[in-house]
Amino acid sequence: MTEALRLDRQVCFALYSASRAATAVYRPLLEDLGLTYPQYLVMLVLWESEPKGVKELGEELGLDSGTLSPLLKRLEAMGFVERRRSGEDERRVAVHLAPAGRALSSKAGRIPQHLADAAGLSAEELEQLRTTLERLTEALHRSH
Amino acid sequence: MTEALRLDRQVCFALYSASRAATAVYRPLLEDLGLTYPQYLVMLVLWESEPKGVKELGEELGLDSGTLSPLLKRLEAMGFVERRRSGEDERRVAVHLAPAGRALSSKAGRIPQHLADAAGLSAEELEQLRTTLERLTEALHRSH
DNA sequence: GCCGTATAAGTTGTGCACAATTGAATTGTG
DNA sequence: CACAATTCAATTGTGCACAACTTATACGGC
Repeated sequence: MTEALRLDRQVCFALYSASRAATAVYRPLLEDLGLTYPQYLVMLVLWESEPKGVKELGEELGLDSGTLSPLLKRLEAMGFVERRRSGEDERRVAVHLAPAGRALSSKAGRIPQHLADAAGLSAEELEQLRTTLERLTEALHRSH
Repeated sequence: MTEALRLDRQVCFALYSASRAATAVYRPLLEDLGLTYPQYLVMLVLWESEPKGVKELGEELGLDSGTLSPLLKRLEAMGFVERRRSGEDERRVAVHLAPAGRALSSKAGRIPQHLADAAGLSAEELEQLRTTLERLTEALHRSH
């Protein structure tokens, strides 16, 4: 077969594998909080600043309402967020932190360090990896 | 909030975003072949060497039978592979390339180059990214 | 003020991921 | 040989991703 198609040479597969391996490391930690990884991402955004509309959440995470609407419904059912129709624009839904959701933030503090420890890379390598990935993501988005 | 939790600093999110951006670039190309990205990965493995058992496919891709069984059933329904119960060990299912699946390989040849072009990184940077990601994946798997 | 267009969120349907379980076939050990 | 433990694939159930569509609200031009 064509050399280009060899699986072990593909950056794409390396990304896919690394991403799944990283969420697999997070999974048991997040299970303690009662969150999945995408739910955790939403909470991260809200811990930085809230309330946020579904659209703004989607822009920051690269997810659409098809993914976010049911996810937010689950977060609300678990008591971590509240969704309120905006008064001034009835189309918008503002996602607020509920008290239990706010409280979760302190329990989550140690999670990123855990990945850094498990990564087997130096802090500089991790930092360089992150910036390279961000440049890559940017370029891939621009390409279509 | 804790600085460590800032979304924009997290390698994990960078991985997750980059992986989804990469498959998004592949998606329209693979659509021409009638494949999804995970289906394409299975075909890549089979183009290298076939037949393969479900278990071997799973080990190479890091997927379990819960993911692969229905995926292979769809590949078979599309005429790209054939699944045959092994005679000598009735538990095993050998996945063979069907003629249409073999033929697909030539149409797939240009796909990896397309990602490389869209990546906005030099060949050396891509190569270094790939090896860093592989080391990372290895370390993450070892960590639990 | 009306109406076409745009926008926000939700819904539906398909296909992964992954945990947990099941069922059938094989292997190891007494 | 018997039978417990193991292995392999499939199944079930949950939760993303993402495309396509729907519904409701807002806005802009006339």
